[in-house]
Amino acid sequence: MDYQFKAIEEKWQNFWAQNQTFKAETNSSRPKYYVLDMFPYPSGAGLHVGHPLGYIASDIFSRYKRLKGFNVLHPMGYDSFGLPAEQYAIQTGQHPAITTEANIATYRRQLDQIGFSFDWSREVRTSDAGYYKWTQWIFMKLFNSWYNLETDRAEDIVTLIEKFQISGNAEVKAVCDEDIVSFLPSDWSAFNEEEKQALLLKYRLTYLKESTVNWCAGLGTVLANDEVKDGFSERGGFPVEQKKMMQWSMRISAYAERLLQGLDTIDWPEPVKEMQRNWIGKSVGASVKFKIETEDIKLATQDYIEVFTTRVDTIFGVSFIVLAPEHELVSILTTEAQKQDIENYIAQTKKKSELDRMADTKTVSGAFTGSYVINPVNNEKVPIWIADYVLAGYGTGAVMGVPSGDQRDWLFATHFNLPIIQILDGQKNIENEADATKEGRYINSGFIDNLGYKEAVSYLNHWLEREGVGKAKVNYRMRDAIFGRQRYWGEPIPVYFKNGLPYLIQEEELPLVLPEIDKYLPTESGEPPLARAEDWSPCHGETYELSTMPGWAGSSWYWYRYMDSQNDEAFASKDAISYWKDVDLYIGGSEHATGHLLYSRFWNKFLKDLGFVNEEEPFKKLINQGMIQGRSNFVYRVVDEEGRGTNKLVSYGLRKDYKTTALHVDVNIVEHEVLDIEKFKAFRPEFADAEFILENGKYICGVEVEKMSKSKFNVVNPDVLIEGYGADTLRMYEMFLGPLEQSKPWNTNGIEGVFKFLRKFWRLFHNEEWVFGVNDGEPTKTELKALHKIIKKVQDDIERFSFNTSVSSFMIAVNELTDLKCKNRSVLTDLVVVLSPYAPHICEELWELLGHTDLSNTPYPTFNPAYLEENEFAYPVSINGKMKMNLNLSLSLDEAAVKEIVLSNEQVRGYLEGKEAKKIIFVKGKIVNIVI
RNA sequence: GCUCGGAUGGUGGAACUGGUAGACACGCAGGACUUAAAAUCCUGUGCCCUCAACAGGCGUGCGGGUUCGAUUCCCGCUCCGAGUACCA
Repeated sequence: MDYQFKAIEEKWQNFWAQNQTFKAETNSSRPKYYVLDMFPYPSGAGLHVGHPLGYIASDIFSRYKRLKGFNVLHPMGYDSFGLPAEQYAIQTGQHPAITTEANIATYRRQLDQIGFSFDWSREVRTSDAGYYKWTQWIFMKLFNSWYNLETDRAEDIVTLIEKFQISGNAEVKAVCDEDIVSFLPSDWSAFNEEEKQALLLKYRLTYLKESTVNWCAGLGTVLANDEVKDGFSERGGFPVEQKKMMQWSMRISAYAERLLQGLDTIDWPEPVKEMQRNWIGKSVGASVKFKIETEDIKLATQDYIEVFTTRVDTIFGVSFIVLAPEHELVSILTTEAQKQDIENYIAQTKKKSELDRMADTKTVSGAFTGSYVINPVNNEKVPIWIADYVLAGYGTGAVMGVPSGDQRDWLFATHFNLPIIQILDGQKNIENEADATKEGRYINSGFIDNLGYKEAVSYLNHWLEREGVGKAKVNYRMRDAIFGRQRYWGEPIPVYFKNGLPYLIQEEELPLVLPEIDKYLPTESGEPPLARAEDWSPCHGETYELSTMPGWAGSSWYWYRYMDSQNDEAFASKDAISYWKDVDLYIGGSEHATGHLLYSRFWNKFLKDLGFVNEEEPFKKLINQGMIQGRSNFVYRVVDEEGRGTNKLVSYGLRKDYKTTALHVDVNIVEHEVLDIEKFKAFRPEFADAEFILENGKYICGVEVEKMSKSKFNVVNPDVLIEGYGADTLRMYEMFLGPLEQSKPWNTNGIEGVFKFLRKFWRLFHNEEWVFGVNDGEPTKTELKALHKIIKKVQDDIERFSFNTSVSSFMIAVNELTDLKCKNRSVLTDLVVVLSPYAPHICEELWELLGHTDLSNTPYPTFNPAYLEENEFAYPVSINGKMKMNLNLSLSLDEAAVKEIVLSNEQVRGYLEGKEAKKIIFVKGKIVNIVI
């Protein structure tokens, strides 16, 4: 029979499902290998052709590893909490669980028909109570933990309480809130329960804090920094503003250094590591306290301004101090005379949106408070200004202005006529711009005069510390992550409030199930949707936390759940965790670089600190598959003088002769840029009797690369391709498109080539009448050579994730064997195994026809280099590096022999034109190059 | 602005450690089969000169360098894409 892909694919998909072929057993004697895909959010649109790209690659890899004798864990699930289902619920009133369930069914159908080797028995869904029970459980562990800087790990909160009881908090080195007041052990025991709880909250790894958040009114919720892009929400594109709110936060900053260091131990793409490094934003410098001059100002909390600087060596060049307009000391520091100025400036800043403030980096602005500080190193009086180029959220919200060494400070000083003090003899041209050099010796710099950069920094750090006015300090840009959303469709936070303080519910009460509500909107009083739930209260009239967890909660640990997804005693058994350990290969999009991948590393490190898991890093190797962009097609509608559309459409090549507007046309009715006019008329009935101006009898469409989306009519659905060509063709074609990690526009042109290849492969096993038949007997040398070439090539390619090149090589192998009229059983049997990770259905069918079973666990053929050995090689002979001719020579010849043969060769002599060869380069098996 | 990618025929791409640039596929052109079309098969296909062949010249974004030899290494630049953005 001809290649009947539809019947074959259905048959083997059913077979795999019934036999649970890909069910992974924990504790096998075979070595483990864990291949993970970033699990999808099941959107209503279903999969388009870009989504499976990474899944296909990981599936090929998994199937290959299985053939290579590994016990492979390759699971799939759904990140099923999320905004779209809830937005849909708001519009239609349909419960998001129902929408989600329906969407998952679509995803599952689409995934199944591509023939993935997922172990579906381990499927997880983050919105299942059986799953989010453990998300909530991890939250409780975080609540009950603090970060001990002495042991450099998270510990149970009881060890902190012990320290408080023994020695108060003076000796405690912890990552905690900044507004900690020190207390003695006696104070601690005197505190009442609520005072104790309020204090502990400042140390917990998840904590409530009044903080400035990204409030998105359009979505009715706060967003994490990584969910905001250029001042707009990543989902939906609504404007985002800064707002103060009481919010749950995760103390990820405690792990900043470990998150940074860990990057050096994992095999990830450099850009992703770089993004994480930037996000963490480590800077090494010093904090310095500048004492405030307190003549006519009453100071409430402190008498100094603390700044952070990475150039403490420039401290003698300070000619002003700048505070962020939001800095808490601004109102106190402002003198009566300057009050109007400062208030105007703050009002003006507030009017500017975050976006304007970021966009406008050229204009210098600021205002003088009227107050001064004393520079600790030289007792100079320095004016205090405010300016919006200083950010409240970074460092201390205050900087020291050194105009000679920092361009922004230079601009500020020039604009406001403040002194510019040279501090290094190496600084040049500081009348015109700042010079940030570290070269040379210090001048005008008191006790560090004549020192070099390194000595100066170390001297100053010691000096500041000794004087009690500063110290060396490392600062991180990364802020703690906001962990609450004022939305319905997420994990309830397992917390209730008593007298305004948060308490955990009992572990036995988990999961805290999402209650039913009547509408998915905030209440009239502006409370989150959960406030609508009736009778939803733990006891005695207390109320549960009403916000839910953010989208990244469920995905920050899901790879552990796959290890033991049915366990209801633990998120995964000790046994399963110590067997599967970590993810060996993780494939997904780079858009998760600073969100999911950072949070996951954070939770993983936390779980390790508490002894629940074993590895410091969860994902050993990461690969980013490139984005598949859409490739839009256009028709060109002729417009009249007034710009109105006419009923004429002109082909791409002729459009210059007319005034036209481009209209998107469904890419599914265009083939090789030629429009199917009949289908077009059905697609756009208003053009049913339009006039088509053709070129060479065809209507040619224009092309542009854009995002793949419904509105651009450029979505290609894998279902359509599977219908026409089958899953094996789709799998191979997606790989054939180009390197996995490269972004590229989808283009269905060319899929025929892969389909033809599979037919040709099928034909190798069949005669002219499509009757299956192979020959027994010894394979020939050339057959073995073709076979072993592909055995080696595919194994090399897969190990370095170069899937596109293997597809070409398969084509070459099949072309060669076809030319050889190879029907040899042993050669073809091995070939089936080698191809099976890429095209599993057709290979299973042929495997069965060859009389075998259990292809998925057959050993990968062993490569034998002996079959590739050549005794002759067609040496390229070049003259001065330019290739002229090939010369067939035995590979056993040594350099001297080859030179002699080459020089005496008639044709070579012709090229030499009688000239003397100055030098002959000979690389065995590679090249002969004659220099004249 | 800074950081990281990338640029090879009409198209997707290959060339893995400096050694025959353009594999493989699409498209296109021509041919076979057919009443015809589809399917299939065969041949050609980087550009220029040439009727064609032979031979030759040019050719991996641009300019230079290292080397017997550079798509590959180094320096400078252009363009495209991604990330980030007053981070003190």
